[in-house]
Amino acid sequence: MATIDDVARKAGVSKGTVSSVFSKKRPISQQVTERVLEVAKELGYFPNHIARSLSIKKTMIAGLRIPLSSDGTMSAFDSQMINGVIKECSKQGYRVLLDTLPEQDDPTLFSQDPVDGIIMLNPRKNDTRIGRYNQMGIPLVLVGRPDPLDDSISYVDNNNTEAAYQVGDYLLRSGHKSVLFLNASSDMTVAYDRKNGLMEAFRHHGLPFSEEHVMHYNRKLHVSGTEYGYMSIMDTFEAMNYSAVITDTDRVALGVLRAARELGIEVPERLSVIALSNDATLAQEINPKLTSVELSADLLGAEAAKLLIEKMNDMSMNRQVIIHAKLVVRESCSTQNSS
Amino acid sequence: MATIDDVARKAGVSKGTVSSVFSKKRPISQQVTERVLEVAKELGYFPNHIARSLSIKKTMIAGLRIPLSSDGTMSAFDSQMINGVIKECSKQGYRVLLDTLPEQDDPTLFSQDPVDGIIMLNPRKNDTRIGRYNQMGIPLVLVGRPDPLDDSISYVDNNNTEAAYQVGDYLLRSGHKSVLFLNASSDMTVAYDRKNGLMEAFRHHGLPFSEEHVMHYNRKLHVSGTEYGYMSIMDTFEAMNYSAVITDTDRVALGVLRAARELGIEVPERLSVIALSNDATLAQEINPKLTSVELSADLLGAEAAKLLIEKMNDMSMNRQVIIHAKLVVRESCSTQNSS
DNA sequence: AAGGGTTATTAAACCGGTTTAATGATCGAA
DNA sequence: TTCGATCATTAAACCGGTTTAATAACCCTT
Repeated sequence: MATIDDVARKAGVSKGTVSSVFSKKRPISQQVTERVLEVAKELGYFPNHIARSLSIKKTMIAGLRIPLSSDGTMSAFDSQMINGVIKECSKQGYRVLLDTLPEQDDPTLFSQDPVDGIIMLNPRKNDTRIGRYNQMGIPLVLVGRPDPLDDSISYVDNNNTEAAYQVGDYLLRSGHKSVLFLNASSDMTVAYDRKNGLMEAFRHHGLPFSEEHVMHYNRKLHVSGTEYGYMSIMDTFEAMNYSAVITDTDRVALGVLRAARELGIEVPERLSVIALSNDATLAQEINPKLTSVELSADLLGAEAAKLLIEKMNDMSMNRQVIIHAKLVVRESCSTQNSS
Repeated sequence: MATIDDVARKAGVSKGTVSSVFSKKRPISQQVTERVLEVAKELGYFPNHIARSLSIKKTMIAGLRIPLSSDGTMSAFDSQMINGVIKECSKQGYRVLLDTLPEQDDPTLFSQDPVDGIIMLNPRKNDTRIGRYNQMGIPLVLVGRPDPLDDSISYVDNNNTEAAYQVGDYLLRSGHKSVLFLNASSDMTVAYDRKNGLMEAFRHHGLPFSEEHVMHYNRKLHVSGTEYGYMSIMDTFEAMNYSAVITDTDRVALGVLRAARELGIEVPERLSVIALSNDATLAQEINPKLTSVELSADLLGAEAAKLLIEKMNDMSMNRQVIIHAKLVVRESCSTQNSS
């Protein structure tokens, strides 16, 4: 590859001049510009992004840290989130660096990434990385609230507690007395928040809430979301007494529907299904159309990107954005059940 | 941020020594190593990835160029492909830079990316970028074959022609005489290859092939894949005479199924559906379970990553990988139709 | 005690850009 | 004609690492 020096030499000008021709930060006369561009073309010269980044201390790259499950696949939620991030970043001229490498805890090996800021998914409890990024002066935005809550950190999240309350309220109002909740993995804050919301709804309606009716997704037990839904119904429908199921994702709901078909349970007549949806288009295409809560993962991603870019421009800025998840009633819930 | 100089000064050693402590490329005595690490910790020093990249001329980043549709969303195929790329890259210590920015054709603005190599999706006909990357000496791997074919380029692709032939053969054997093909966008090589495969099957069975029965996805007409499927059936079922539909993706099949439900057409009794699937788990979860061709986008991605890493280590290396797409019979096709 | 062979460390050059401060050229006004 | 102002260009320093060639320190042998 030709360098800026090669161009400068051949065009008979200085490095600085060539630099200015390309960056346009300083006006260069018509003639000189033309000669430089011509030589550059001749030599096949393109500015080196890394050298430039080193100099201006900016890479125009946003880092996106996603913890992948052990089998290396990402969920529909992840995928839509990424989509949102990319969309917003592209719009503002940023590229996105995906990082799924397990974090090295050996600081000797820990090397700063070539990014101007970082969006981090599913922060852990008391996540030490948050402090580390702060110390390094790298702008950070979380997707999913920090635990414990901390409003000196920028983050975006759904109104999980409220959404779960809403779902519970809707089901109980419709006459359901007992509900199976196929919740997310128990180590996630969303799982905790949602359970609280649902409990609150039961309390509000003066009905007893059974912890046993809350399942948690478990990597070791379930090979996939659909399998989680399928197995949970197969295992519990006989033994437990419920007339409605709330599922963690649309995929889980697909598994529930398959189990219902095999057991000859009519949906929604004998079993109502509500999905906490991460795939807006899927819910309306399956039969029966799924009543669901739209989480808008893409919006979460886009907002996270906006927040990050804001923060890159002003480190002192931090903000929290709550994406309103709301119930969309379709066909998978009965409204006059009272089993 | 503290720099290597700060550490060197405070530890009373030279830059080079500090560098060696972190990179471990040269042995440094026990005592010196300890003092340097201690000072580094004290100062909160982490090696600067960009400076390091500039010096060693390697970033350990693979670029992934995906053309996003105008609404900025990616398809399930894209998403799975990315998944595969990430999985393989992570395994080998590479990170992935997603680039969806439209390519600047103004060479003044065109800046080399901070990547060691590039995986490019859906190359265009006579894609000028291929030559450009070659000229810049950047390792390149395509996902989707180059057009025209060129075996001096590394790429991965499905055996599209063959797969389409297989599908056609299966349907014609089953007694179908007329098939609607909801093909991909007409500017894609896959669309071309698949059509050829299908035509070949008709020829082989001595049946007439009607160009009118091949539709192409069109961004301007269809808001989504499902809508494409839905509308195509609604518009043509009465007028055209077909007993089977081949769809570009599972989502398109979902639209077809919805249209069938609304028109009271039984699947598979009166209409058979086969999806060229990009979402393995979805096909088996919907009702009826979709007979489909598994494209294994994740495998394509993983293979592309492998090829790229190979090529980064040896520029002269180039290889082509064909991922075998094969028909999986489930429930959505009748086998004794002859309408 | 001097010479030869290791080994550990350093100073300086280098990677390929940007930017600052200084220089040179050009022009209009006094 | 000369001075000052404006503008284009340049030389050199800088960004934060790696690496090479030279030096210094050490150990062992004769």
